[in-house]
Amino acid sequence: MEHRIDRIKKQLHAQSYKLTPQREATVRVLLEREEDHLSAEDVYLLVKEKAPEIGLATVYRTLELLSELKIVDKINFGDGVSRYDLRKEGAAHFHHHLVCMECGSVEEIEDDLLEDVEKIVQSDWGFQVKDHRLTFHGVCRNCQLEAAKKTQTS
Amino acid sequence: MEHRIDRIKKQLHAQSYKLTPQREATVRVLLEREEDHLSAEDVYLLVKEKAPEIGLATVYRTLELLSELKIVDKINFGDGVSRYDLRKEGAAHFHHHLVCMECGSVEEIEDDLLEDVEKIVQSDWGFQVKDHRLTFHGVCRNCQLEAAKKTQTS
DNA sequence: TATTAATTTATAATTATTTTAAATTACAGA
DNA sequence: TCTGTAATTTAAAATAATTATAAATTAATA
Repeated sequence: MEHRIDRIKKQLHAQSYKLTPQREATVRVLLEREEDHLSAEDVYLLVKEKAPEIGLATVYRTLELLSELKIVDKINFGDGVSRYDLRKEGAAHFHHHLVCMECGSVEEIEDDLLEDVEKIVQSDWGFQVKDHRLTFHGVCRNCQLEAAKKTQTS
Repeated sequence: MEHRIDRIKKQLHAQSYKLTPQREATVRVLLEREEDHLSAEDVYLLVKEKAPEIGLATVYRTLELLSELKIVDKINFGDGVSRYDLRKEGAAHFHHHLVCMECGSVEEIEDDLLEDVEKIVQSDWGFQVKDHRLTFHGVCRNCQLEAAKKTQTS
């Protein structure tokens, strides 16, 4: 954890940004909740526990900055809210998501899966791919089991 | 065109929704600008040319409704605006997008491309895929050519 | 430790979208 | 063709998400 904070500190300094306590607290929240997909508001509420004086606007600015530095990825699952997702260290590409239409859960897929597709896009469309966003909407394992149970009992 | 309007009318009636002039005007705009990725505001301005009395809220409601009926797909490219994209007739899945980070242009890909990936997601993650959203961010052919020109002259 | 550019705060403004209640209207059925 | 009714629109206000502003503060270099 401290190691990653340190690296982020260096990334900030490299572009003459400062690591303020507010920014550090925000990064810590993101590291602690790496599995989640927090909205700015979510992050704000969690950061407040560490740094009660922080303002929501600061959280927004920090998340925007971390986004520029490719430390977090901003994503939107179709509700009107942006969510912020920490990029895995050393990951070249953004990971994928499985959004359950029944229960709303979000699962992450680290595997690339798109290598072949990107090659086709490059060669057939002449489009130079820099990043991607891939989200599957469907029914997660749990909800499938639930549905199966209901069918049996009824 | 009239044929598609008729089909949409039937889809509405099947769920006891009405085809009001406002809805028809909205659908016509979407059909005429099928290649584009219009925001609600964009649609509103275009619909106003056909039906000047229409309100923005009505456009939002209509787009929401068409979304539910799977006539349009709602998508978000990362600016804070939802965009509405007419589903091709008979298309099982939502098409993909190539968003140019230089000029902001958006190109569409009709080809499925994800069949294999979806099979893997189903078998390895037990996730039942119903739909997807795939967007590539990168540099379009034009902007690559522009960049190449600049390198030559300088 | 002094300087200065970067940052935060607090507040207000903006933008996107949704809600509400009253007035209107599409359309199934007489 | 007319009518009743549920669905819809309008107009306006409310809400939610995000961004901008100016004054006060502060991190980090020299």
